[in-house]
Amino acid sequence: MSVRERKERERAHRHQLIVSTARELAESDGWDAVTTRRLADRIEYSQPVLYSHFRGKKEILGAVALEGFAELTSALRAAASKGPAGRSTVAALARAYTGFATDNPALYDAMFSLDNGLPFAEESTPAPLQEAFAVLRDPLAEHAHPDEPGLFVETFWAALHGLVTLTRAGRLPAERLPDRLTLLVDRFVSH
Amino acid sequence: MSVRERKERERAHRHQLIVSTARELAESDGWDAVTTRRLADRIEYSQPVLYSHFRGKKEILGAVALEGFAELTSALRAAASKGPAGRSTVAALARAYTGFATDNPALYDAMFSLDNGLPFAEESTPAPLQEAFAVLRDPLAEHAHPDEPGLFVETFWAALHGLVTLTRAGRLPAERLPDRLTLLVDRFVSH
DNA sequence: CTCGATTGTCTAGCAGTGCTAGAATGAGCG
DNA sequence: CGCTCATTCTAGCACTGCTAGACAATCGAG
Repeated sequence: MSVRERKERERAHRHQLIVSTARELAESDGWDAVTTRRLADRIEYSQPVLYSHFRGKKEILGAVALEGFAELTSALRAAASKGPAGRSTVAALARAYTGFATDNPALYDAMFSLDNGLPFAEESTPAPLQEAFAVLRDPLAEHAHPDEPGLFVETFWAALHGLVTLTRAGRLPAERLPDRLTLLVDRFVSH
Repeated sequence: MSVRERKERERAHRHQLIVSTARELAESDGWDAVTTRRLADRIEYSQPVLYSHFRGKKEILGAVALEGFAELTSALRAAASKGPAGRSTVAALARAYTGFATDNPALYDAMFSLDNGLPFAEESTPAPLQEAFAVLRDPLAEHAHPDEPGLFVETFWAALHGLVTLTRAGRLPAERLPDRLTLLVDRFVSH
């Protein structure tokens, strides 16, 4: 039965090719440019092939987003592991988060701004998602009011997300983003 | 020349009808449902009429957004004028802001989440926009580091915006939004 | 009061979108 | 070799934003 295994392998490979191509296309030309036709063209198959791998465009978006959560997790982990939990680590986390967003704008959109169909804040939330949140939570928890670490992290995260989206949309001048980050960390970290 | 005046009046009336109808349609069925055909249908004209009033869909979005900024301004003003500048006023402002967003989700999207073509943070930014920001700024400024009130308000605003968008997208459970608001105000207002 | 010109509005159409039914193709097995 | 069946493609649907050109209504001049 080796032929079936080979087919499955090829199929998995093509699955990944679709996700990667969608991501590249989005990162270079924006998500509006990621149409089923263009995507099919790039992978050198016809549109219906996409639908044999994914229910529709939204599910492709979700697959790309999932990749993003894994990468965000490792980016945050790298920032958090540098030093002891404290002000500098929180600042490093904040910088890592916004850095990730500005380095991968389309990826960030797939994760947080567009409708990717992934369940959040539920028991069925995929592992990479919960992990990313945990990496942000743990170093921050000690600065929170003892019984509400979740609330604290959520609010801090929301502030970061707001800064990211408003900056990228041109609503806030980008030059002073580092200063806003410093201000935010100062407000959230002191006792 | 009364006939021309009448025509201009009718034209202005129809202009407003388009904006109002787009807003209603968006608020009831979401912005995706606001297509040129459906919109034309509702106002009982054909699509090309829309393009004699607006360059395209984006400009209609911008007109709706402008209405929103005026309304947000008066909502914030009402909240700020209730008491003396202080913690309670800041909290009231925050509640007014998120309340406005949850009461008018589609309107809020037109203002801050979708591409409405309006210039932000420039000299050409429309007055209603600058005004809305000013109403948020003034009661907050005294809690800021003396030389950076702008930075302070921008960061606070970004946090509010982040909470609003993540909550509405289902990324954060809505029940505890008031608690997150309290936490945020506490962090930004003390000394 | 009629006739040309100027508005204004509409019909019909373009190129693009996400998605799918059914035809054509190809590879594996007896 | 020929049959079967899964895979892939062609062609098409209903929709999108937007626009050219036909048409009708209104106006000012004679």
